[in-house]
Amino acid sequence: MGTPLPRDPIAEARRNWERHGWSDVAAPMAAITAIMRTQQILLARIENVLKPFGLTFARYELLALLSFARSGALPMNKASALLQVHPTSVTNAVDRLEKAALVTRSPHPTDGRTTLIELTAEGRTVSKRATAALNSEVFGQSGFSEDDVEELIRIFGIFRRNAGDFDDG
Amino acid sequence: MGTPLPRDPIAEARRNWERHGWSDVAAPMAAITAIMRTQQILLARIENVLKPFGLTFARYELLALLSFARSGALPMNKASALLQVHPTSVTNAVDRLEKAALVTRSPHPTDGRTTLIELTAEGRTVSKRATAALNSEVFGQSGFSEDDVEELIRIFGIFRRNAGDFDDG
DNA sequence: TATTGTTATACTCTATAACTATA
DNA sequence: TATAGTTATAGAGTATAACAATA
Repeated sequence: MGTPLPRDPIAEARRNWERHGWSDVAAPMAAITAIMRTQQILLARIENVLKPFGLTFARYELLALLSFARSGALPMNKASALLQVHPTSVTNAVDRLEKAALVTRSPHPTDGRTTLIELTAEGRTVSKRATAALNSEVFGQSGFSEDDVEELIRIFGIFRRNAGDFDDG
Repeated sequence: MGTPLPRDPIAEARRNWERHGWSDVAAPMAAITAIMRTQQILLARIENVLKPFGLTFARYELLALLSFARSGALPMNKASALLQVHPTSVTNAVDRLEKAALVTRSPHPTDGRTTLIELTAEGRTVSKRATAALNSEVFGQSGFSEDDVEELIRIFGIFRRNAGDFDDG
């Protein structure tokens, strides 16, 4: 968004916090602000790569999830739980993916309440291509060193478990 | 969003990537996915704390930025640059903050093109209270160890500089 | 009675393009 | 001609509540 700033704005915010009597929380404030900004940068890169495929990140995640299911199909509520998003978000994403003919809805064989989402052939192809693009253009040049990548996985693994995302250790 | 999963879904995604021939980028993929998820959790906590103040995170950030300006006022484009958001996003945020009587717009004394955003007395009060609430309820219990906080600041500092956010080192 | 999913509605933030006014 | 800001418009994700169908 425009030209680089002469100073790191988050480092400055940290100094502001310290200067105003919030020294005890200035560091975590800076860390959390940095997470927000980093996420924004990464999301922009990801969406940029996905745009040619007609996908957003939310829809890509659903597609990728389906592509790893043995049968290529998942119940709506399973997808909602695994992606950790609201059921209405899944409904929304499936609506759009279905319009794009990348997934189809089908009734569950035994439970009449649940709807299965299934990858179409084209959906599987698009998923593979989008994954290849993301891997080479984003994940393959993340800008994090190998050691730092493992640090991030460790730190956020602890955080997410403490936040109640999952149970195992 | 529902009950904890029995397994870490990001660790599982990493294994899926490795199993499908993407071993070389499985780790950064997992790290980036963890960043996305962590940001989501933190943003939800922040918005939850800010809701009683009638603020969103975007509006809070603008308020906090103004509260640290010596004069309590900033040009729109300066705010846009420092917050690293689109000018229309600033217009939008200022519109709402102005309706809430937390900021006012005033003409720049010498440059007729630019608009100054200024904190009202109430805006300053709300900013202080919201900051206190965030500090005690979010930043003060971030769930990251002190060492990990410094690690995050370091890692994301490098990342953001490489991404072109700022110039200094 | 509880669960699954959809619909309607509403509210974010974000971005592009077109436009006005000023430098 | 370039910059600052607004407006209109559009699209995204997310969430709550009400509802239908099924278990």
